[in-house]
Amino acid sequence: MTRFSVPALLLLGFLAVSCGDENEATPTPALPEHLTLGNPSGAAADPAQPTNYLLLKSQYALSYHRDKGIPNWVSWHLSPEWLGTAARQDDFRADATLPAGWYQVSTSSYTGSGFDRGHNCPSADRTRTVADNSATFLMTNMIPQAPNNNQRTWATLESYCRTLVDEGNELYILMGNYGKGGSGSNGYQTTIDNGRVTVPQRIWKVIVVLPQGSDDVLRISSSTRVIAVDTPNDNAQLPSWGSYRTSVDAIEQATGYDILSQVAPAVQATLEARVDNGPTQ
DNA sequence: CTGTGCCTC
DNA sequence: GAGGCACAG
Repeated sequence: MTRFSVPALLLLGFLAVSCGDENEATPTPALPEHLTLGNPSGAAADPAQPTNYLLLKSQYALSYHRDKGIPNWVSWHLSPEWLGTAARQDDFRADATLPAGWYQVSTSSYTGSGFDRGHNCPSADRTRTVADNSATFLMTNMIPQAPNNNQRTWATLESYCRTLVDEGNELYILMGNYGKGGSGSNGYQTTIDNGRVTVPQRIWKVIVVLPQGSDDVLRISSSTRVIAVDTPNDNAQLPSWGSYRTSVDAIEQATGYDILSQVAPAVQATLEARVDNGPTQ
């Protein structure tokens, strides 16, 4: 499975803006906060890897696919510290931090397409400061998402995540997509913006639920709740998110990624084979 | 940037 | 009704 080198890890550690300082004596370099579970595709901040380009922001981390115009996956930590009172900024805009010469998807790239500018890291997960909320509106955090999938199925799952935080948990969340072609409000399309933005076929999420304060990934055990969901990018009236639960193994098989790679192998095997059957609200 | 609409809870 | 997701002009 994909792994990244120790020098790369060190580099990532130094680049991480919001990464809390650990003990300097820690033998293994700490991953950035939002990559605590690992780097599923071995993304690197190297313009020579345009289809798996690592973008580290203080609010979230992602692997960007230049030729699809969307992220492969986005990863972030959701804890009470990230939740505050900042208003939704709604300032959708191009991400100017992409390497020079790359096409920058803009808010108008989606206009009239029949697909929502669907957040990966949700606006409502980043309300600590105005800057944090605004960062979620960068177009590198968006995928063309069928409105009913985004505003119903997905919104409900996102809301449930924040409920889990309100109940005393903190979460590590990974959201991604695969395949090509979905049905928005204008019907089936494989791309929008003159082919510069790919419409994904499936949208998935993996959520690791930990009691607050146990943010050491080593404390993930075989009894840790892991919620894995895989939904079609379809505008039909979908059932609630609970009926789309699947295993991490199934998502790995569909994507080729190595998810939860920072978790101890034996624990990883147990957690990844399980399908969550816990509460859904 | 403002106004509007739909959905879930 | 409040909060969350958007859209159009």
